[in-house]
Amino acid sequence: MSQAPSNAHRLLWESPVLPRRGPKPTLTLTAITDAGVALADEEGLAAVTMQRIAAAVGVTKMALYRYLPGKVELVALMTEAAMGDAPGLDTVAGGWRPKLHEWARLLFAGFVRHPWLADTTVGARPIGPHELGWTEQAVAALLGTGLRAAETLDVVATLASHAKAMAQHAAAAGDDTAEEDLTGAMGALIDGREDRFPALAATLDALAREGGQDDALDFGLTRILDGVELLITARTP
Amino acid sequence: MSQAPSNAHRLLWESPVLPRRGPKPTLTLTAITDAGVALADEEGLAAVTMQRIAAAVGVTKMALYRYLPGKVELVALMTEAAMGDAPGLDTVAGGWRPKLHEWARLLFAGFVRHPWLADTTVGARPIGPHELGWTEQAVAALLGTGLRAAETLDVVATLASHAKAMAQHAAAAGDDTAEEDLTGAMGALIDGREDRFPALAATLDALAREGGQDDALDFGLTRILDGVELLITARTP
DNA sequence: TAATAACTGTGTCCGTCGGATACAGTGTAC
DNA sequence: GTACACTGTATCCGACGGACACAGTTATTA
Repeated sequence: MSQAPSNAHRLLWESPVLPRRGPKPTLTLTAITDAGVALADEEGLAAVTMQRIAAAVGVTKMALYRYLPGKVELVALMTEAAMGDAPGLDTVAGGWRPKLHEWARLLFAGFVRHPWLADTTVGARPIGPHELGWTEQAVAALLGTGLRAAETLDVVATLASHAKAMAQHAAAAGDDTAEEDLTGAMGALIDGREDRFPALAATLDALAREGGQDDALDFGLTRILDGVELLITARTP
Repeated sequence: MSQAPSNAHRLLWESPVLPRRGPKPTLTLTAITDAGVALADEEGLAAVTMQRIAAAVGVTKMALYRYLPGKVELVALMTEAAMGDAPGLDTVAGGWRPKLHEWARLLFAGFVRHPWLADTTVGARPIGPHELGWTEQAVAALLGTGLRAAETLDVVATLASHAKAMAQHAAAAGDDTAEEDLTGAMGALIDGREDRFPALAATLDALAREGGQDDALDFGLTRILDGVELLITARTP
C-alpha cells in the first residue's frame, strides 16, 4: 500500500543523512533553499535557475546536484521553506469562524510575501510537512461543527484557493510596469466599446463614483464563511 | 490616457490586415492558434513550443514569427480561443443566483476542457474580448441586486477563482501517473504520523467511512452564493 | 513588358536552460 | 599507508525562444 518514497518525499520528510567520509560539504540544503527563496521573492520564479542559485551560494551549477536530484525537488523544498510552520489557532478566540478567518488571512499574507508560492502549490506535487500542517490547522478548527469529512475538506480547499487567488490578484496589480491595475486595464479596454460590454461599463463607471477601498480578500472570506455558517447552523439541531 | 496598444492587444482586438503584395501566406493565425490549443490540450502547456506547433502546421519554426511577435502573443491567442464566446445567461431563469451558478459551472467546464487555461489566465496579461465577455455576463447577472460596484466585481472574482481552482484540483487528480488523488496522497503521508496531524487523520478516517461522492465545485459554489444572497437580502429593504 | 518593392518561408546562429558524465582533489576508515 | 567514499568542477548535450540574413514569390508601378 505505501509506495516507495520518491526523492522529493525523502528530502521533504526525512532528515538528511550526513556522510562519514570525504571532504566536508561547503553547503547545506537549507542554504541552497534559502537562496532559492530569496531569488524567487526578488525576481520571480522564472529567475530561479540552477546557475543563479549556484552563483548566489558561491559554487558551480553542477555542485547543487550533490544536494538535490533536480529542480523539481528544489522547488518543493523552497515551497516548504516559504510556507513556514503552520500557525497555531488556539489563541484565536470565538470558535471555528474567527479561527478560519485568521487562518485564511495568514495564508494570504504568506502568498503575498512569496507570490511564486501560488504557482508551486498547485496540481500533483510532493507535499511537505509544513503544507500538510496548514491543512491540519484548518481542519482542526472545523472539528465538532457537525460538518461531514468531505465538507470539511471542501471548506478548507475553498478558503485556501480564495486566499491564493486574491494574493495572485494583488501581486499582479503590483509587479506590472504599467501603473494600471486590472480594473484600470478593463476600463481602458471597454472605453469606446460600451455597447459590447454594457454591464461592465456601467459597473466600472459606478466604481469610479463610489470611491472607497476594496478589500477583496475579506469580502470573499466573509461571503464564504457566511455560507459555511449557514450550513453549520442548519446541521445543528 | 489611452496608451499605445501593444502587439498582443492588436492581435487580440483588431482584425488582421492582410498584405497586398508578396506570396500568399500558407497559414492563418487561426490555424496556428488552433494547433497550439490542440497541443496544449493533449500534452500540456509545457509541450507547446514553437517547434512543435510549426511541425503541426507544416512549416519551419521561424515561419511562425511572420504571424506572431513571440510566444507570449501565441499564448494570449490560445487563451482567447480556448475561452470561447461567453455564454448568454438570458435563458437561465430564476434571477441572479441560478445565472451565476450556471456561469460558474460553464467556466469550470472550460477550465476542465483546457486545464492549461488556469495557468494563462492569471496575473497581469493582455485581456481579449472573449475573456472580457465572460466577465461581462457575470456582472450583468448581478445588475439590479443592490450590490455596490466593488462588491459585484469581488463576487465575480471569487466565483471565477473558485471555478478555476476546482478545475485545477480535478485536473491534478486525473493526469497523475499514480492513481492516487490528493486525499489518497495525504492519507499515505499521515499514515504513521497521526500524532502530528490528528484532525486530518480523524477526518480522512471519517471520509473513508462516510463514502459517497464529493462535488467540491458545487459545494463551494453553494456556500459562496449563500453568502452573497445573505448580503443581497440584507441590502434590499 | 520590365523593374521594383513588399512579403513569404528557410537556414543558420546565439545565449540560456536542465541535466549526464567524467575527473581531480579531499578526508576518513581500515 | 592505502583504499574508498565523497566533494566540487569542467565539459558536453539536446531543447528552448528568438535575431538575422537570404532566396523565392507576387502585386504594383514605370
